[in-house]
Amino acid sequence: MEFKILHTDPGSQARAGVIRTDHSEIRTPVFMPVGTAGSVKGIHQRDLLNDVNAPIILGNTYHLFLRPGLEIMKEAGGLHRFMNWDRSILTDSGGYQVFSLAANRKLKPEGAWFSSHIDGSRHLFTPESIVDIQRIIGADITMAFDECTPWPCDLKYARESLDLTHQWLKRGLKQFRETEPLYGHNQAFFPIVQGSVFPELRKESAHFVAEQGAVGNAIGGLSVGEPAEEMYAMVDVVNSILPADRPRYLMGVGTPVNILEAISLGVDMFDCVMPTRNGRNGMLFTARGIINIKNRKWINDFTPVDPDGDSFVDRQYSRAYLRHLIISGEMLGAQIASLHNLTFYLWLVRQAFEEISRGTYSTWKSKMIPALSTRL
RNA sequence: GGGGAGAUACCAAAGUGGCCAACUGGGGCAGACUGUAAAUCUGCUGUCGUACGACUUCGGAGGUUCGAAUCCUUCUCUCCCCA
Repeated sequence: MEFKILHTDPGSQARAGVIRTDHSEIRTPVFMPVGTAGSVKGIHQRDLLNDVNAPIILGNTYHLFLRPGLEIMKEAGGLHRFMNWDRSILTDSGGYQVFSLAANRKLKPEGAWFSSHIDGSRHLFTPESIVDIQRIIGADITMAFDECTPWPCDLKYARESLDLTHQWLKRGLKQFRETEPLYGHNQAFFPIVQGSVFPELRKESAHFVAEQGAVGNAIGGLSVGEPAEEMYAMVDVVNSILPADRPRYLMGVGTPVNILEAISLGVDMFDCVMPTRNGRNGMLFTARGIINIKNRKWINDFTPVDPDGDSFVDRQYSRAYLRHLIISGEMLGAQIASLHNLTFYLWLVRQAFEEISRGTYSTWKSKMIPALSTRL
């Protein structure tokens, strides 16, 4: 994996760059659609390629490990071939499941014991096994196994959790260096900064992570319920320490506004379930604001879903029709909303790339933010 | 013509003397959702009021009772079975 910064914004820490993996060229800032179980929910690969035009998507180690399992993944020749996706893939390590499935796991120094949410079976994930699994999945970018701390979280818990995450990082990195890719393309390994909302812990973690010399670095444990201002403050602290010549990935973020703010703070990569999940639940993100398509006021609005949108569904269907589909539980509604939202998110980061390249990012951002948060 | 069952809020459907402004679904209205156990979850849904509460409700009318959606009388309507 290579990363090159092409432009920096004079008014902020924003950068426009390009990541090259063996599968694709990824202009940054980038938004990576989440495809947890080997599928970006509701979006087939052709639309992902054409309308969304995503250069990279996510998969999830925990979910793919449980189903279809490693034997099938190996037999398929890795996730790219399994799902017929020729562009890049990043796999999350399962660190988020340490947080979201907290009731089903037990943390130990050696790793995390999990009860499968599918059949209750017990599994031990270690920093080493998570590397091995991601070798089998074959993602272009693999992630360290961490603990995503909950919020709120007291200092003592955050301190101990951070130490665990750092120990796991060293072990994961060692395993990564001692193993090889299985399918002929290169793989990268990103460490993850933790430290909850404590600036001192975040600084310490950022230094620790920076010392590992990875080709890219991630910031985790944010957007778990804390106020946005605290998240920005943490990102700012961390980015002042993480190497500027490596991509920075803010995990799990976020709203369109969160993304533009974090780009200003020097973040290059994002992922979030919001465009797909909220889309399925009737929320549409547009350049003019947020639409809750389930609201009665759209019942007879026969204008296009999003007249400014890049996706074919934006002009193909009316708001009234989309509302009808979502209200009726028709799966086409979820598909249209997801495709619209993802296309919008990718448009947003591509536009950010253009504005940074032109040196106009900050003015563009201040113009966009009020519009993006408007409730239509 | 004879026999039987039933009428409860937008719909369906509990409730058979006080804990009932009335269970529960659905529908409707609104909200939530941030490295996906989510095509999920939450709230409200007689009227007025922020709320305490007040007022009007369980087919119609009348009655019994301290008290009725619940018991009695009667009327209206619906459904089923036999002719």
